[in-house]
Formats: sequence, C-alpha cells, structure tokens
Amino acid sequence: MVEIGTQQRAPLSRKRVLDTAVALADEGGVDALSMRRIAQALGVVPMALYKHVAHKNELLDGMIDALVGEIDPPSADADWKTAVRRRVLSARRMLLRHPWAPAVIEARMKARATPTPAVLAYLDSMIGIFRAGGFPVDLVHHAMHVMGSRLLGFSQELFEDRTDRAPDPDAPPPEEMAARYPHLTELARAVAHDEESVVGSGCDDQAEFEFALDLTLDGLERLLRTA
Amino acid sequence: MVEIGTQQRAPLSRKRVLDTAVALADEGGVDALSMRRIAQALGVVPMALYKHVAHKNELLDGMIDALVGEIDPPSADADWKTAVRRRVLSARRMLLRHPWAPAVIEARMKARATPTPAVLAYLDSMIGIFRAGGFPVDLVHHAMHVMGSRLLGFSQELFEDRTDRAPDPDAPPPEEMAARYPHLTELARAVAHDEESVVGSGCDDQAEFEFALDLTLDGLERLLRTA
DNA sequence: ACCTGAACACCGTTCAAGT
DNA sequence: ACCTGAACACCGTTCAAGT
Repeated sequence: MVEIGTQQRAPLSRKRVLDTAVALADEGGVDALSMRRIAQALGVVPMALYKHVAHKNELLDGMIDALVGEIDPPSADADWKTAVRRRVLSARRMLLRHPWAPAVIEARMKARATPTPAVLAYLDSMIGIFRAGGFPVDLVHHAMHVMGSRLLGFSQELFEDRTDRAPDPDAPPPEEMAARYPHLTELARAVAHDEESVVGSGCDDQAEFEFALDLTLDGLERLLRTA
Repeated sequence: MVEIGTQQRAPLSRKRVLDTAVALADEGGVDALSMRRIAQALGVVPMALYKHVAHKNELLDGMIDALVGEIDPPSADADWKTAVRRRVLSARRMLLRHPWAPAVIEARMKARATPTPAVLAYLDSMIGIFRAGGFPVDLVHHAMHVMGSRLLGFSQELFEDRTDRAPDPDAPPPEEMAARYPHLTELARAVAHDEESVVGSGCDDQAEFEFALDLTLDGLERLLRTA
C-alpha cells in the first residue's frame, strides 16, 4: 500500500510461497489457508502463485515435505533403540510446532495412496535404523505397524493440555461431567492430585508420550531377543 | 423432478440429515460433503437443514456421535484384556467403514479442545474396563496414552492396502523407488514374498493391527503384574 | 511469451421478503 | 410463525484479454 518502487520486495519463488503458506497455517490453522490469502500475504495477485505450484494439493504436498525436512537426521553412532527414540522425539517436536500437519498428511493418504517423497524418505531411514540394529525384515515390518498404529482409533492428543484454548462454551458443567463420565473424572482428578497441579490438566504430555514410546521399544527389544 | 404430490417423501429430521451426510461422506469423502449437496440429496432447499443443525461444524459433531454409537458396547463377562481387545477391534471395524472419520475428529480436537459426548462416553467406558480389571488409576492413565499415541507421528495406515485406488500417476517408477528408498523396497519385497501374494501389497493389515494391539496389551499386563 | 483481471462454478450463512 | 429465495462474502481455478 505504501510500497513505492516498481521492484518487488523479493522475487517470488516456490520456497517463498511454501514458507508463507506454512506460516499462515501455523497461525490460523489449515482452514484459514487459501490461495488468495497466501497471495495477499506475499503482496501478489492470486494467479501468480500458479507459476510455482500446480494447484492447492500440490502446495500442501510441498508444505508437508518442508516440514518433514525439519526432522533431525538419524544419529550415526547410536544403538537402534536410542536412534529410533531420538528420531521419533524429533518428529514429535516438529509436529508440535505444526499441529495442523498430521490431518493434512492423513487426508492426502486417504485421497492419493502414496506419501510424499520426504515422508517416504523418513520411513525408509527409520526402517534402516531397525535393520542396522539387527532386526530381521519381517520383524521390522511388524515394528513399523506398531509405531504407526493408533489403537484407540481417534484419541490422538485427547488428553493434551489445551489450557491455552478458551474453554468450550458448549461443554457440560463439571458436576454433570462427573455424573456422566465417572471413570474419566476419577482419572482426571487422580492425575491432577498426583502432580500437585491446580491449573491445567496436570498431565505431562511429553512424559506420557515417552512412556508409550518406551513401552513399545521395550516390547520390540524383547521380540528381537527371542527371534 | 417426477415427484407429483405436494407431500414430502418423509418429514425432515435431524437423524435423516445426519444419516444422509454420513452416506455422502462414505461415498465421496468429507471434501465432497456440503450443505448444499446434503440438501439436494434430501430433495430440500439448503436452508431447510439449518432447522435441524446449527451449522456445519455441529453437523460434523452429530455425524461423529452417530458413528461412535456404532461401536459395540463393552463385553460384560470378560477379563480386561479380551474386553479391551474386542472394543478396540470393534472401533477399528467402524473406522474402516467410515475412513474419513479420524481426520474429522482430529480436526475438531484441534479447534475445540473437547471431544463430542459419544467420544467421551467411549473413553469413559474404556477406562472403566481397565479399572474393573484391577489397574490402579495412574496406570490406566498411562495405558490410555499408550493406546492413543501414534509414535511415528503421521504414518497411520501408511502400509494399508490401497489396491482399490488407481495408482498415483505422479509416483516414481519402481526402479527409481528401489534406488531412493532401499530399505522400504526391501521390506515391501520381503512382505510380498512371505505371503506368496503377487497382487496387492501382500500385507495383512488386520493381522498387523492385532500384532500391535497384542504387543501393547502384553506390555500393559506385565506392568500390571509388577505394580 | 509472460502476466493478470474478470469470470465461472462452487461454498457456508445471513437476512429480508414471502406465505 | 414458519419457510425460503436472493444475496453476501468467500473459495480454487480457467481463460481470454492485455502487455
């Protein structure tokens, strides 16, 4: 608006488009992401984006690959267990920075059947860690399924701390919650009491994630020894 | 179009709206679901839907609750392990019927922080099974996180059989796949050979899911015994 | 040859006008 | 009081007109 010269601030590039798109999704969620809005943020006419991305789905693919590139490479000198552990925790840190990403990746899988190249590379190197650790191929196959499955079906981050969000106005009052969901309430109270925490859910998500990770890795280690 | 009488085929109701919406999503995915399309399928003007659902998000909530209601109730006379196992496998069967559901539930969690009432009830009864099986509260807490976590971050159903789908035209040719993703290729080949299967991925998703489930339940049982 | 404004076919939802 | 058509503010993408 106050821009004077005829020169663009920076030449438009695929990377600049992707970076802006990721930043917008981080801010407002993936629903707030539109081609028109990305163009606006870049000070460019919407159609200019189509020189650098074929269409919106291809843009989403590019965003995913950019994120997966943020995951730390595998540790060269470490046993399989710590190498897997580090890699998984690095992926988790990335996903916490970009909470919209899993839904986008899952939607793509549902529609197009093949993961993006960066996701394939991530999976490939994860398999490589297990193989280097002495796992037979079919045990690695099992291991990948174990690490990729979500047994409850849809509870991912159900207990995650959401105190930053405004409380849901439609949520039932606590006394009704306690009557309708007695087990859930007992669990929530016990956790809050354990941690001596009054604010928040009193649930250490990071610790719980690592608990799940270690339970799984221990189980796999046991299978490896008996194999 | 050929409808003659002035009488509606059936009176519009919230249930009829939700059922039609679920059917449309099952057919064409959640992206193909629009208020206008639902109305069209019901032979009704779009605005008529708003008498039965407040807005589209509330419609999605209603759809989720309808699906979660399809999950079998917990078995009354069974030890905790088989009761959890049956419940999880029942939830999986439901999700295979409605593959769009996890993404919708996850998106809602990201935006609104509280699960829908039916999801809360599902979690509550799952917790109840563990408690009845003698699990201390904090071990149940761990258990729920283990069963809800997805360690690879985004690989849910990465290896699922998608031979019904047309092959991705953008996918690289097999020889390039083998060069770029050697570990992945080795694994895919080994699995296909093991099962003597030429068509398809040669991967029994149901068996792999149950492998992951049993590994986890065995791990939890071990913790219960030492607690 | 490149760029881009207008246009097309959608979308969820508001609102005032019709009964 | 109820119902609904038109309208509003969006959306992704096509395409022809401008340079």
